[in-house]
Amino acid sequence: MELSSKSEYALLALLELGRGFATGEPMQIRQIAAQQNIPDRYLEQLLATLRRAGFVKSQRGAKGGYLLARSPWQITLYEIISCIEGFEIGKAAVTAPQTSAGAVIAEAWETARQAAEDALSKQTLQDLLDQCKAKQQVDLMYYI
Amino acid sequence: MELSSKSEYALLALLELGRGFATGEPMQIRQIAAQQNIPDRYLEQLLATLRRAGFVKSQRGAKGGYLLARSPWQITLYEIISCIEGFEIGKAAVTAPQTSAGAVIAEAWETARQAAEDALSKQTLQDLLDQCKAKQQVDLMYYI
DNA sequence: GCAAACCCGACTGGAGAACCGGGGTTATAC
DNA sequence: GTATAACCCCGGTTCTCCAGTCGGGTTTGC
Repeated sequence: MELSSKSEYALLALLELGRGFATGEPMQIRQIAAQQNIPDRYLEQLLATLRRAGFVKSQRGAKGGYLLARSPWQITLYEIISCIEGFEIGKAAVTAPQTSAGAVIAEAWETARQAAEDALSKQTLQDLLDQCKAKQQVDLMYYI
Repeated sequence: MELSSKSEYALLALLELGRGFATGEPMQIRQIAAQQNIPDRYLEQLLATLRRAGFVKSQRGAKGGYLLARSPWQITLYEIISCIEGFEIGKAAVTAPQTSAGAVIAEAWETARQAAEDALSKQTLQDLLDQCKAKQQVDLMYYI
C-alpha cells in the first residue's frame, strides 16, 4: 500500500507543470527534475508515458519542453496514477474465481479498491496546487 | 492494486478454517490446500506467519493441524492482509517529504489508503463466511 | 550548422513473490 | 517403543517488476 516512486515523481512533475500552466511557456525536464530532485533520465520516461496518455504536450527542439495538455482541474489523481501504474481499470476479467470463496474474497477486495479509487478521483491536480500554496503560506508565517 | 496470491491464499485458508470452526477439530495443511488448490508447501509458510501473529493455533503430531485462535467475527480482513503483507500501519514516518509538494501528495495518498483500510476493517471473516454460504445457496438453486 | 531540447530502446542491479526441498521435532496409534 | 502423521525451520530457485542508467537519434530555434 505504498505509493511508488514512479507515481510520486509523475505527480510532482505534473504539479510543477501546473504551477507554470498560466504562463503557457514550456518547462524543461532538467528544470523539473532539479526543482523536485528527481533523476532526470528517469523522469524523461515518465513524461513520455504521460504524453502518450494525453496529460501533457511536448515541444521539441531548442527552447522546447513540456506543458499540461489539460487544465489542472480537469485531471484527477486517479487518472494520473492509474495511467502511470498501467492498470486497466476493468481488470478482474482475467482471474476466473474457481470457488465461491474465491469469488467472495475478490468481491471484498473490489470494494476496498473502489473506496481508494473514489478518494483519488475526488482530488484534482488543482486541489493539490491550492493545498500546496496554502502550505507554503503557513511555512512562511512560521519562518517570520 | 491487485490482491497478491499470498493474501488471497491466507484468506482462503482462514475461510476454510472458519467453516470448520464449530467442530473444534484441527484441519491439516494438505486438506486445506487440496480444497482450495493452493500449493501446500507455500501455504505452510503462510500459516506459520498467521500462527505467529495469533490468528491460528497449531496442534503438532499425528491428527494435528490448525484451528482458528479467535472467532470468525473477531477477525477483520484488514488485520489478515496487513499481517500477511507485513506493513506496519503507522508507516510514513520513514519518508521525510522534502518539498511542500511532496507533503501534499503524501497526504492525498494517505486519505486514499485510509479509505481502503476502512473498507477492509469493516468486513470480518464471519461476513465472508455468510456471503459464501449465501452464494452457494444461489448456485444450488440455479443448478436445480 | 550547432546546441538545446525531446525521443527511443536496451540494459542492469536489487527486491520481493511464489514456489520447492531437506531435515528436524512432536504427538498419536498400534 | 517404534512407525507414522503431522507441524516446524531454513535454505535455495525462478521470475517479474521497480528504479535507474546509458547510448544514440531526431527536431527545432538561433
